[in-house]
Amino acid sequence: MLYCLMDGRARTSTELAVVAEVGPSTASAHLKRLESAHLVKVLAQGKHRYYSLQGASVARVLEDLNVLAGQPRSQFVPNTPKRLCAARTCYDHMAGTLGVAIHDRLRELKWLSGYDLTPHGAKALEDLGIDVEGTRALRRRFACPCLDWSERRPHLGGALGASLLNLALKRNWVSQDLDSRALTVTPAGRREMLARFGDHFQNCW
Amino acid sequence: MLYCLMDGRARTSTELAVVAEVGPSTASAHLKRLESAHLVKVLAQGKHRYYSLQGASVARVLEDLNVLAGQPRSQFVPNTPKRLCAARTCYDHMAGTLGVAIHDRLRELKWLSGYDLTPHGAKALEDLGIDVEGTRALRRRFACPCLDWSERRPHLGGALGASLLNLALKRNWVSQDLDSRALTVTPAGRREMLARFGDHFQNCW
DNA sequence: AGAACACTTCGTTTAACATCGAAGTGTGGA
DNA sequence: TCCACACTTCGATGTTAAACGAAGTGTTCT
Repeated sequence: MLYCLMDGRARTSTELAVVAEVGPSTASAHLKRLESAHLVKVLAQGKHRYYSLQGASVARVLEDLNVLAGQPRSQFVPNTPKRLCAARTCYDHMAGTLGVAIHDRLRELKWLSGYDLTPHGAKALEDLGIDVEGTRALRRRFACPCLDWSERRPHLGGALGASLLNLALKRNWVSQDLDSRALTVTPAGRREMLARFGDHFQNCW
Repeated sequence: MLYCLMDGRARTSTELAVVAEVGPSTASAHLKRLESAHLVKVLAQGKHRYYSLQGASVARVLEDLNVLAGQPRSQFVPNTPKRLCAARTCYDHMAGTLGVAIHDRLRELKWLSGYDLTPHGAKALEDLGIDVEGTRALRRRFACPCLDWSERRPHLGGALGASLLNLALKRNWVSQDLDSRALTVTPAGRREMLARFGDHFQNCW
């Protein structure tokens, strides 16, 4: 489990159970122990609990132990984190640098105030092709902050967040990876989002 | 056991059993495992087997683990090794830098050839106050090389080595520690040995 | 040759631990 | 309001491993 987390990505206990080839309850008990030993930290996020390594000192010990064991397969840290930190799905909406940037930009543009759309924002999103009234009619929270485990800041969740992801997928701004929660921003998506949301997005791809 | 060995000193399995508060057989089994995992190395020396850490990488992992455990009690390495490496007893004779220096100097002075005294050497030692004939009469090996675990080179063992230690103690050239095998070279010992054996001994105190 | 010593190996017991399934908690979505 | 889901806690079970004592090996001193 610990070596799996060496790539910097946070994982749920269920994912780590699969990795370790044990039952969910066994993984839970083990992770609890790792947490009390300050080897991992946990971030509660809705019904998911994301586990990640507790600091660089843990990673260094793991590296050193690996060397000691005669397994010089280093290059752990620079594994997959970059793509996942840049853009990924969180349930049914966008997270990562991209998700946080959208969240912040919507507020800067005064499209979003608190966690509801302004009349101006509603109009703008309708123009983009989002069925705002239909989204509002869904029996789920319309919009809410969702804490991002890589950015440590909120991105946009709820029904509106889901609609935005659907839009981005429909317009081919982003494409979903088959093997992970990573999102790839397409060239068209780069162009469109830069034009519509400004240059805050340079760091997202 | 491993943290005990962090001071750089080699220890026997019996000593490590006391440290770990387990029986000799338990310690032996454990050390065998540590050895097969390349965490410790062993140096057979007569009926003693000296265990020590296998290289600096092991020490580094132990240091890091210690930090991780929230025990910032570092300063392991610079604990006692200097005094013990300089001069100590090995069974009943002198070892360490001092022991090796004496061994080498006796050969340079042609007092010792192979592992027997030359007529010249026998006379010189008699003049120093050693009963060479009496030593030779003891039912034990007269002189032999004894591998030094800190110097990795032989020092002088056997009955002659024991007689030399007795002489050094009687003349108050060295004094024995009560709590370890360390030997302290006295000011008088420094003066006498420099005068008699030359300046090869500068590093011994 | 024999005794003392350091250490290891073997075989047995006992305690600990990992693991699992079932039940419980809390959150989100229909 | 109910269900689905992710996850945790609890209790029972089976396997593992640590520890010891007794016996064996090899070395040193008498």
